[in-house]
Amino acid sequence: MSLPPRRVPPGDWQPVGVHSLEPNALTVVRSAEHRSVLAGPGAGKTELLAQRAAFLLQTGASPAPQRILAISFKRDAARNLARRVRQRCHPDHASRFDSLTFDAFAKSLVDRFGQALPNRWRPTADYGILFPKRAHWADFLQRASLALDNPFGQAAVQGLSVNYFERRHVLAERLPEAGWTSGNAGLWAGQRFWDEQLRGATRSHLTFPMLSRLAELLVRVNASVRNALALTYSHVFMDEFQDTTEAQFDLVQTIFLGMPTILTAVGDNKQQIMRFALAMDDPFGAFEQTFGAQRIPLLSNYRSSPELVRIQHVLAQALDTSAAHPQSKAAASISDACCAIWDFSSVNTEAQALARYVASQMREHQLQPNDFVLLVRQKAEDYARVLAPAFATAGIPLRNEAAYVGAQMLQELLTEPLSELVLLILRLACAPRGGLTWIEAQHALANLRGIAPTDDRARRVLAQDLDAFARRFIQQHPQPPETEAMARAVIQEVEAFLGRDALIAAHTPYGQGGWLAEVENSLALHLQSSAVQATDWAATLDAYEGTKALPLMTLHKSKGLEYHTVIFIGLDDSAWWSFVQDTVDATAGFFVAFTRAKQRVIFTYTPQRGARVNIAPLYGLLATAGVQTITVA
DNA sequence: CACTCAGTTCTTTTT
DNA sequence: GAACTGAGTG
Repeated sequence: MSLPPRRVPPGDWQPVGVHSLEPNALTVVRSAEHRSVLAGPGAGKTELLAQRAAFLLQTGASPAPQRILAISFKRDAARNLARRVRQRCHPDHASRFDSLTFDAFAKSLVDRFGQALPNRWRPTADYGILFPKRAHWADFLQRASLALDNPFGQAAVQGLSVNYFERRHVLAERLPEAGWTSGNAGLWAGQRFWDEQLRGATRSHLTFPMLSRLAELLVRVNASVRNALALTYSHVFMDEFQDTTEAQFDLVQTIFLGMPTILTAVGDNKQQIMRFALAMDDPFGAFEQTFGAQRIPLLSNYRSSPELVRIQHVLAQALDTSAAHPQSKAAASISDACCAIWDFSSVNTEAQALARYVASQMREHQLQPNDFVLLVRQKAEDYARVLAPAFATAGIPLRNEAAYVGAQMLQELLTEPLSELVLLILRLACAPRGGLTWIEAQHALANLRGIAPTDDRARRVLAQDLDAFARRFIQQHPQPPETEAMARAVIQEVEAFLGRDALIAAHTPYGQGGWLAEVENSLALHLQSSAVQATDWAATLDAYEGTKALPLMTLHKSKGLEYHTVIFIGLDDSAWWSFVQDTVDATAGFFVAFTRAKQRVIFTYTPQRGARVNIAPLYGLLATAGVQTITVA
């Protein structure tokens, strides 16, 4: 395999490792201006960003030692993008691509420069991360209202809304360098909260949104930090931009507004389902206005069949009347209706009929269980209890991605760095060398050991190490672990090889509290329970990853994923209780669920779970699109 | 102890 | 809309 090129003239540059890009995507890839990219479902926005990185690095538009900063919301999105750039670019280029989550970026600024903050805002160097629950806010407001130095009286502070205190009084605006002057109870309580979190204990305790605010203040008052960042990063990508919060956008503005750095924001306003997590109302509009960015829509859908795209557009228009009609670039592979509503008389007949249906579709179209997904809006466990036995009878293992293993949710455990590393090494132990596993394992280990991509000698030694360990491991453990103790021993052994210190150094949260132990515990539990259903290592690892099981998850967890067939269970008022309160958010959720499908979407309904009066508008949209309701006996 | 009632949670990311 | 919690009451 030859390495990707080091230098290409802009005119000769071609997309890497992909057949073609639509004209608008190519415009964005080559753009030298701020761009706001509206990319609907299946438009290939991760691929667009990976191609743009390749273009900028390979043509010298981002020349060494300048770098590209890619900011995502979720860890796995950040990792996926980094992986794609690694696959498409020379190692020298890929190493100048920083793919981080927003929170990691803000935290890195506070960690590096936080001690340069003004006194009243400076956290202790050993600050901890706070994940507040509702009770934390209620408790604080109660205490603050009773404080002797409360100048506004108990009633005024108690009158502040527990639900809105954080967004209105803690994070609402940029931090004033000299602190807030207590003009009213809200300002006073907000400042008091900050003071308590910064100085109320021997070390500070801060939330991630607070870190965003602190990072913004610190670049605002330190021109040298700001200049260093703006000079380091020639280009910045912002992924899933529809979920951006005010605090995050302010940070981006303070660093990059008026600087030569070129920004690219990519996302889909119709998929904004995180408003309750403080996302901005119209982040694209704000970005276009403040940065003078030009909006450009992507017009292709590489995921869904033409008929599904047609229905999607009906839903899209309900969310954004100006939404462009995307063109499907995926062929239909089924001949019957691609969308239907199935009415059942009870949850049991529903479960049995769906299990039989999935089994027959798997045979008819040569599909795997994980080509299907069962989506629910909430409380996945309640649905799993009824559905799992019926699917088991049909020979299809069901897997609730939101179920807990130990203290962790299954879906989260699988994206934990430790889980990924252990799995990679175990896969390597029972697979031939070469291939993607081998490349990824080498990369991960090189990262852990701090070996530069250019250090060929160290890389050869590492490859030999890895190979030797894998061979020895499979000799000593020809069978997967039967007991939890054995699973623990296996994990300890892999961890010893990786190097516990290196692991903690590369993933700092593992050094704090008992988190590493918690992850190890969940890992052991899940590895052991995966081994129970399997006869050999390969099957154990498949069970661990769930590659042979039918996933069941909430629609929120399905964001960014795709399946041949989506089965949405329970299109009724009780699951969609929030529809009346926030119709836009709920409709966006409905859109997200629908657009996960490549070929088919089935909605199910049973009066057992609730009426369908409040969500009649959703049924109305489907009816407008010509979707039929079928009563299943 | 059993009851009522009011309030809350449902959906979630992040080192 | 349903299921739960916690405070207060008989």
